[in-house]
Amino acid sequence: MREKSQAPTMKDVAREAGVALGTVSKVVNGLPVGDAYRIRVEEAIKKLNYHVNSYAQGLKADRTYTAALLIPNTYTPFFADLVHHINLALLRRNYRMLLCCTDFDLNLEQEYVRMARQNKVDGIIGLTYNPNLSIEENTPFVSIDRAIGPGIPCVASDNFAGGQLAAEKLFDLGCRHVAFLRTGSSLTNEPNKRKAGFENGCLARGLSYEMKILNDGDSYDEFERFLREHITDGRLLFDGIFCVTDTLAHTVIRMLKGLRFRVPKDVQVIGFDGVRYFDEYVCSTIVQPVPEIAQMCVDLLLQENMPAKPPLVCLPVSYAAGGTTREEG
Amino acid sequence: MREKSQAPTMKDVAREAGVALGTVSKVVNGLPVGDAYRIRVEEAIKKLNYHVNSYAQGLKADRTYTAALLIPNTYTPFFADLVHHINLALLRRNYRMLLCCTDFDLNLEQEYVRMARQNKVDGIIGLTYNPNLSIEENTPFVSIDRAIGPGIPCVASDNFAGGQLAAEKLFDLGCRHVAFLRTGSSLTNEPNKRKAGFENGCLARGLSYEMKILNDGDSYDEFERFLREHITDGRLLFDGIFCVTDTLAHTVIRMLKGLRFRVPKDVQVIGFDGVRYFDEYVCSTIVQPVPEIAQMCVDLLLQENMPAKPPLVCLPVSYAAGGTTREEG
DNA sequence: TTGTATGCGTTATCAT
DNA sequence: ATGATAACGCATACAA
Repeated sequence: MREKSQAPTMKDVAREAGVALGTVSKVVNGLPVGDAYRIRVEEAIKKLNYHVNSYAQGLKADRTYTAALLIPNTYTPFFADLVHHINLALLRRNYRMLLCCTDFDLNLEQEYVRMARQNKVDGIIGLTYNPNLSIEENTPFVSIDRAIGPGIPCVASDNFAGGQLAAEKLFDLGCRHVAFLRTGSSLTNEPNKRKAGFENGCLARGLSYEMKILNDGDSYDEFERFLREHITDGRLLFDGIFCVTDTLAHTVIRMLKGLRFRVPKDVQVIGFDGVRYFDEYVCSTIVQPVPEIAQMCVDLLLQENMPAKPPLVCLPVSYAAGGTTREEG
Repeated sequence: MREKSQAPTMKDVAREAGVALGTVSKVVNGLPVGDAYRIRVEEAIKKLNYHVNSYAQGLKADRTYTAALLIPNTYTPFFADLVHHINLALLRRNYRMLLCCTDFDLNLEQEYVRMARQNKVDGIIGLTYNPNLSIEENTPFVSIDRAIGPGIPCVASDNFAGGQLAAEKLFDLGCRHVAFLRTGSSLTNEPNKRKAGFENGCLARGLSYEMKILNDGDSYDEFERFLREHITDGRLLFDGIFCVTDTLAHTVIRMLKGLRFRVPKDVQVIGFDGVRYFDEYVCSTIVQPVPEIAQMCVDLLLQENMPAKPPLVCLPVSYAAGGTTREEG
């Protein structure tokens, strides 16, 4: 591979089998060929250990059977799950995956879009944060969690319903005064709807709530201050807390324990994402349907003649108890 | 990209700029060209939004600037870290990464090797389990954690030294009778040296130890039985346990708590890998140098004229306290 | 049914 | 320094 191409080509196979080039091509592509010829060709292929050069194929067909996945990293559990399931979904369609970790670098995101196009991938699936990401016409693109522009479908969990579900669960579990804590990108994206859904769910049940929303630069200490401000006579005013992500929930639970409150006895906590460590949920949580998101992204990307791609697809979330709420039994 | 190639080619650029094809190629590749021409070509490229077709490039150069990574999955933390750092290391050399998740499927591993070769990647980095994995000549391959064969370098942590380090730490932390617990592939691979290193470290210090090694099919319950067998008068005979991975350590710690032993007060536990959740180590552990492993794999893979590739490279591990040992202070 | 010839987009070797 | 042309490996329209 490194040196002057010593890999056998169709020409070599043809010579070995004593047939014409086109015949070999047909055998390789499963087109009808006389049995006698076919066998000789197949033997020659085995003997020479021939493999088609998919770059020549791609050059010819203008199709590469490769898709690029743009994602911040692979070690955040939610991202890792996405990578895995998108990889599997692509594999089911006989597609290969070019992985592009962006590390939340906006320029790198753009650079990868350029690279991906230059590398002639058949399409791109991206979970990106660059508000000005420029995607050229006729580059099939499916976005995760963020509406990017007209003609580019966005796939996400039903974040609004997830927020509602969190409110419903906390209410049903007996909470009467709850809090919503949020941090993360202030960019307009789907996960932001968790807040709206939660408010909606609280209002529908007459469940009183307060919110603490951090801005981009703020320290997590702000949350601890917020909690301290809501302690009266050693008691926390909240009996339930909904955190915008499991990661935040994890941090908040530590804070609560540091303040000598017991979870879930004194205060119940629900997170969002469905992060699992060692096969267990790290907290009670709203679970994102990652396998379904992955499958939907791939289907939308590779859909051949879909006249009108849906601009936004929201997939149903579910609730999972994870030890930070007081379920029966 | 889907339809009859409407992307501009060098020919289009040449026509637009009123120069010859070869001149455009030179501009694109940074070869010397008269300034007047260069500017006209650059403007034409901008205007047409031209991108080189790297498949045509690959066809010509027999080089694709793409490497394949074979790994069981992306959600196991150690693998996720590897994927991320290998991706970054490849990027630094301007290489793209084709990710291939094998799910521990031996046939799939072999299939991916074939696909990778067919896809004309410049090389493969693989963490594989197929003992008979067949890698064709002149396919650059670097293996992680397992010696595959002559001419194929293997990169791993210094697992032996890691085992020694675990013994040393337990001893220094006051342990006087310890246990080693192991499960996982019975395949000959580098991580198996953890056991030998640990024994060596214990013997060197006169630290008495016992071992419990599970076979491939055995249930984790065997470990619990082993622990129960070593309880006398309600006291555990071990004051230190070294687990072959952090995942196993996590399970064992749960067992110990279930048996009403306190970690680290009654018994200290050290794992292996350096798995972090929410930025914290899940237990005291021997940390694998993942960024260095990643960099080494890439360096070895892309090393141009390395006459003798080293058969085995072991990189230094380190110890990190993670709350399951009794450090000072 | 099988063989031949052309072109995909690029690079490199030539003349000019 | 620049322009024409062949070749990379494959698929396919067309001729045999």
